[in-house]
Amino acid sequence: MPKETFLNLKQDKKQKIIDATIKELSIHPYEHVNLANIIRDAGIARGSFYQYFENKDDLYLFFGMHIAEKKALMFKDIFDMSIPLTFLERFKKLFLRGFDFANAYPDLVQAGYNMVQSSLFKSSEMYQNSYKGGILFFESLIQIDQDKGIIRKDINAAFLAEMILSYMNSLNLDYYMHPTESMDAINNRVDNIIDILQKGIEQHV
Amino acid sequence: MPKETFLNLKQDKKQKIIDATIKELSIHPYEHVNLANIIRDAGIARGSFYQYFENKDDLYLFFGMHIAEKKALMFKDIFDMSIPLTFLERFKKLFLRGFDFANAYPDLVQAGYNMVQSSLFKSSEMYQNSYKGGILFFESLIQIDQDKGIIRKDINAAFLAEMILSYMNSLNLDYYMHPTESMDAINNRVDNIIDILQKGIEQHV
DNA sequence: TGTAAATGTGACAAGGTTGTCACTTTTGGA
DNA sequence: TCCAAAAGTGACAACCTTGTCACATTTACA
Repeated sequence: MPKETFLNLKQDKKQKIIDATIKELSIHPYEHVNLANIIRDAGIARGSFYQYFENKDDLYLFFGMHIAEKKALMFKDIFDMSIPLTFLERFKKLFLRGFDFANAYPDLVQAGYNMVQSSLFKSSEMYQNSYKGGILFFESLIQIDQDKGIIRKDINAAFLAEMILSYMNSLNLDYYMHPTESMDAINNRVDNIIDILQKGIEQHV
Repeated sequence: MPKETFLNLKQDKKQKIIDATIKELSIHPYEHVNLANIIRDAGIARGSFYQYFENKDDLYLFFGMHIAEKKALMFKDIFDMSIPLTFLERFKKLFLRGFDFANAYPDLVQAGYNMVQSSLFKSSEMYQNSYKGGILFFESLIQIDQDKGIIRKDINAAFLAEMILSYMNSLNLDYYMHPTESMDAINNRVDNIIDILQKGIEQHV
C-alpha cells in the first residue's frame, strides 16, 4: 500500500507518477522495470519515491488496484444481474467490451498485460481471486440457463466457463499486443465463435 | 547458435549443461535466470560457458531448439496426414498428447513455460513460426472437413483453429503448472469440450 | 514572523550479474 | 616424447539497480 504521503499528493503530481509507471511498464516486462526511468519521467527525486511507496512492489500493488478500478467502472453493467440476459448474451458483451477497454486505455492495457505476465503477480492473491471470481460468475450463469432449459444439462458448467474465459483473455491480449484487426473484423470473429458455442450448447426440444 | 566447442562436447557433459539449464529455467522466469547457478550445477567454469555459447541468449536459443526436437518426436504421428482422421479426432489426439508430454518431461515443460512467458522469446521468429504453423495446419484440416460436408461451411476455419489451439495451450499450461487433475478428470474435460465443438460445428443433413 | 513537522533531495553504499582475459591444462598428431 | 592448438579456469572489471540517509526546503500553524 502506498504511504499517506502519496495519497496526500496533489492530483496532477499523482497522475504524473501513474503515467510514468504506465509508460515504463508498457515498455518493459515487470522484471526489467527500472525505477530510475519512472522517477525521471515523473520528475521526482529518488528519495521522494521512497517517501511515497515502501518499495517497488508497493508501487505494483497500487498500480494493480488502479487498473482494477478502471476495469470495474468499464465492466460494471455486465455483471449487473438485475439486467436479464442469457449466459451467451452476457459473454458476448464482456468479450466485445474487452476491445473497447483496449481502445480506451491502450497503454494501460499494455502495462497490465506485462504485469499479468509476471509469475510474481500471477501468484498474488489479488489476481487469483479476480480470475476465479470471473469463472465462478459465468459458471453460475450457465447453470441458471441449464435450469431454464436453454443450455443442455450434460454440459459441465465449470469446463465451459473456463474455456470461454481463457479464449476471451487470449484474444483480448492478442488484440492489445497487435491491434491489427478492425472492429468490424473483431465483431465478425466474435459472432462466428458465439455461433459455434450457441449450436454446441443449446438444448434441443 | 552454440559454438563448435559445445557441439564437440561428450554427450554426458552436454546433458549436464542441458539439465542444469532445465533446472534453473524451471525455477526462475527467463529474466531472472542466473548464469552462476547453471554453471555451478553443470560443474563447469564460468569461462568455459563462454567457450560454448556466445552469451546467455545463445543458450536460450539452443534450449528452445532442444525442446522443439523433443516435441517433434512426441507429436510426430499426429501431424502425419497419411493417417486418415477428421479434424476433431486429430485435435483430440493433440490435446491429450499434450498432457502425456507434460507427464513425460515435467521439468522441461515447466522450463519451456517460463521461456514462452518471456516477451523476448514470444517475439522470436522461432516461436512465431511454430505458432502460426500450428494454426495453419488445423485451419487446413477444418477446410478439408468442410469440403467433405462434415463441418458447416459458414464456419470461419481460421477463427476456429485459433480458438481451439489457444484454449488447448492454456489448459495444457495450467496442467503443467498445477497438475492437480487426474488423467480421468482430464479425459472427461476434453470429452466435454470436444462434444460442444462437435455439436457446434457439425453439418446437419 | 518563528518554528516544528512534513516533505523533498541526490550522492552513495551494498549487492548482484555479465562477459573478459591472462593464464593453465589437456589433447592429438608429428 | 614433444609441441602447438584446443579447451578449461576463475578472478575481476564494468555495469546496473535498489533502498538509505544526512541534509535542504517547504508547509502549516501558533
